[in-house]
Amino acid sequence: MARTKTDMREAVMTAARTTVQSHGYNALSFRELAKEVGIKSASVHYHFPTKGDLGAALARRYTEEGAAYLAELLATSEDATWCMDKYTEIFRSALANDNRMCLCGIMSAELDDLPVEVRAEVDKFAAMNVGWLAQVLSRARSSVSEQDLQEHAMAIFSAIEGAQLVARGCRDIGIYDRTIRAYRATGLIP
Amino acid sequence: MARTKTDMREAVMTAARTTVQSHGYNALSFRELAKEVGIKSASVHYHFPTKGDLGAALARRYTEEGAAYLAELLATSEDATWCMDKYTEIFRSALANDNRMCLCGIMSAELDDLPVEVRAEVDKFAAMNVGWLAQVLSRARSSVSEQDLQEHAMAIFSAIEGAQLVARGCRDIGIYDRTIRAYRATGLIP
DNA sequence: TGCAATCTATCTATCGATAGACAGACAAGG
DNA sequence: CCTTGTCTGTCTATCGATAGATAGATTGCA
Repeated sequence: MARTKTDMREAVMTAARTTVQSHGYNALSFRELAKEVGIKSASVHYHFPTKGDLGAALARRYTEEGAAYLAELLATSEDATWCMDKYTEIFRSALANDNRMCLCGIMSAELDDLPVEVRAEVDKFAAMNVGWLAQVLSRARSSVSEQDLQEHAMAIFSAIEGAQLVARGCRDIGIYDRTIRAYRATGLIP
Repeated sequence: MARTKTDMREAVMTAARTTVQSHGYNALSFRELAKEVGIKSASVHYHFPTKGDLGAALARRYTEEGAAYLAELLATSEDATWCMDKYTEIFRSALANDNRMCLCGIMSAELDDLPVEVRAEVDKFAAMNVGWLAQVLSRARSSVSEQDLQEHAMAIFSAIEGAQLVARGCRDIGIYDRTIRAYRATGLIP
């Protein structure tokens, strides 16, 4: 066996993730995916019985990796502005990388076509991000209420997702950069 | 003939618009569409030869109607805050109406699968919105440069699209309301 | 009669999913 | 050392559904 089961699962997920970030969940095809990793579509079904299984695994992994990276940021610096810089950079790099989108952002747009198990993972991604942002904000604004903190965090998350969506739509990463700058200028982002 | 050619075109476009706002461009099917308006799919092709034609017509109409409504707002009141209230209300009503999205917002997420003629219309929608927002802003902030105005307008547009996307993903219109409130609190929205 | 609109019927392509065969790895028993 | 049986991963082949699109017949109003 050239590759272990785990290797194959990883290869499939990596290819799938790229496809979803570029074309969405609906564009994800077992046949195309199989071709990319060099096996047949039936074999993909062996690793991920249904498309919903694959989508949910994808989103779960995406959230886990994101959470790990964000935790690292929090542990590295106490500076809220630095953390936010790094955060906006994550979404920027998706655009810079072949005009891709946040996996869960693009999935949110396809919400009604998603199997329930995928939806659940999309929800968790949003909650994870908002939770992290609230932690960062609490360092910069210690006096506000917990509710205001949550709302502000949600506003930042939404604004950044929107900046990515619109910039992607215009195929112009400069729009993302200028929009983030405007968010900073108003104080939405510390 | 129960309906004129124009009537039929309108009926198809209305049904198509609802479908796209709920499920995206990819989910738009000539057969389903035909069933909804009571004709056969071949007849839909008579009115809109290709799917790209239909998509482009949809986006163009969407932009035209939006522009007309926004022009009316500008003519009705000089108050920037009132105009912005009405503006955010547009995006809110899409969510309130069966968790739908802005037609061009959801299409932006599907960008890579769109025929070029549809993309062009999506671009025009963004430009139209940013132009209007810049006009409103210029009433409230007369001293800033034209470039700052454009960037601020783009930031507002992006932030609102994002709020809609995220709230839709969470199936919770309350998230939209709280996020808009937070945008106001920071001064992003006048 | 002639044109406009819709129809029936069909094509090719692709989708997710499944059944069943097969090859190689590996452990157990002789 | 060799054989036997089991398990794993991939394969071929195919299913039913659906997609966009087209050709050509048909209907009905002016």
